[in-house]
Amino acid sequence: MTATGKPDEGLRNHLLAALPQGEFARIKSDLEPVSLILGEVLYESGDTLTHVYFPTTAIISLLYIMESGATAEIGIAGNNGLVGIALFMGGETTSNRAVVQSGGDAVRMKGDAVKTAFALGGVFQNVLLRYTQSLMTQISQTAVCNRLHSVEQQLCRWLLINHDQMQTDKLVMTHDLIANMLGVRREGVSIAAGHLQDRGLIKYARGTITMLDRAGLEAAVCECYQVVVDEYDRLLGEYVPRNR
Amino acid sequence: MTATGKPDEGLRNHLLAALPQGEFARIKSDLEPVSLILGEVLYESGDTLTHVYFPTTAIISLLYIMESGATAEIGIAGNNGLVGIALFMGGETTSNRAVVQSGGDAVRMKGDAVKTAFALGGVFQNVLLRYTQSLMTQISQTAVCNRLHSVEQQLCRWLLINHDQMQTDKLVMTHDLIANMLGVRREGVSIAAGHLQDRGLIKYARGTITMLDRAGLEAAVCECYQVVVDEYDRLLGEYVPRNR
DNA sequence: GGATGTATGTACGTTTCCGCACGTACGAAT
DNA sequence: ATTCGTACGTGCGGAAACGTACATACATCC
Repeated sequence: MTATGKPDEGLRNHLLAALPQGEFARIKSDLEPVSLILGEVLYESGDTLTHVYFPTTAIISLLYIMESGATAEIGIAGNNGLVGIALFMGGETTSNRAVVQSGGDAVRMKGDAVKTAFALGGVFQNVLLRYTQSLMTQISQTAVCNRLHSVEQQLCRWLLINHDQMQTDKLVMTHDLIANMLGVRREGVSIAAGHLQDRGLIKYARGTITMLDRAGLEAAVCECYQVVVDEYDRLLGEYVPRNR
Repeated sequence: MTATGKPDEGLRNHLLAALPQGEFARIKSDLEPVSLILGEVLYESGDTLTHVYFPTTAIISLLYIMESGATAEIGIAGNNGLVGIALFMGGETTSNRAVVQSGGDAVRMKGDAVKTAFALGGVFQNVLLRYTQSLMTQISQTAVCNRLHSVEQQLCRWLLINHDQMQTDKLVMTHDLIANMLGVRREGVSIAAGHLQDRGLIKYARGTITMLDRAGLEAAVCECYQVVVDEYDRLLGEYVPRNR
């Protein structure tokens, strides 16, 4: 992670952009722009958190790691989210690993500053809590989707959720990594991705996946995707631009 | 639901009991004891919440309902929890169904009163937020467990989590209802329960399940159970009595 | 240009769970 | 006592995904 100098970089994060001028001005000096590189671990399960991260172009994945070493993604945060909920929820530490899934920029804010600003109430507190609730929906939906839907449907959901955070249609990601996120075998991802490619929805080659037909993906996905998007819009739509 | 007259009934809920005297005195008049009967729906997905419920002897299940009608439990709240997080998180409505899984008592608190007390900060806000975080762990673990573990392990987990909220070893619950909670077939539950019975861990007959060997169940369960218990204790252990 | 590492394709047997169907057995009500 | 509803047992075929193993193909580095 390296510091970047851009001022107001934070405004590219939808949650920060939602703050009234006065509130943003109050915390502005606490925001530190950083660049995050692919694969970087922001914090490990059990770590005491030092910062809350507001991604701007980066995408962060929240992974759960089993004792066996198996992993499963429970949530994802891009420019419409944040990472480090435990800081203002009171737990200080987390039981997840936060890993950079797509390199890019973010701004971060020291834990003490977050707690101070949170305690003032206002829109800042409101937005953080609403985002937390939307994350709970995302996690719940992951639980349900894991139980009831096929790998192919889940792959669609995962691709769409990621695409929503991306500025491009090209995703740098191997089948193996996706398998770790979804908690399935690499082969299962390859087969499912092959089907989607046969149908012309995506195209992929050696570590990059290109979205070709977003509408087609939306038609192939299970209900879980839309539920999460709608709930985010319901909770935060008055503050942030709606998802595509 | 019927009103019950007991004063201080609320103190039998661990979260309320955690409040300092002053804070409890402030909200005491807002607490309304109620009796909840098995199967009662406290709120449906999409409903605007009117109250937060603090169970004392009742157990509430948070169910997710798919478009297909399939259900899956994402969380459970007994005397160490509460139901109605969306009220203080800002969402007002929820995407779950809250249904009474084990009849008993609770106290409830009007939404406005909850919001007022929450806005004051203090231990009340802290406890509610920490509980929310522990619920997120519970939901995450459910997601992971759904993905990676067998029905039998999940049944063990479900039985232990419930047992922790119960005052007795006898659980009134059919295999069919458990199947709805776990999001699996009834037959799958019957077979798994049969195995546990063969091993002398439980005994069941026509709608009641008796825990015979709790230590044995703990030995048979996957890691997911203990993770949830430990995280609850870590987050709230300074406030409430530890789980057994 | 050859070697090496990584990404993806393919295949096979096995396990787990599903959907469906039907049988059995308990318990309460008439 | 019979009936009937509900709870649980069991069996069968099939789908999905798993574990494992190995083949192929691109990409980069000497």
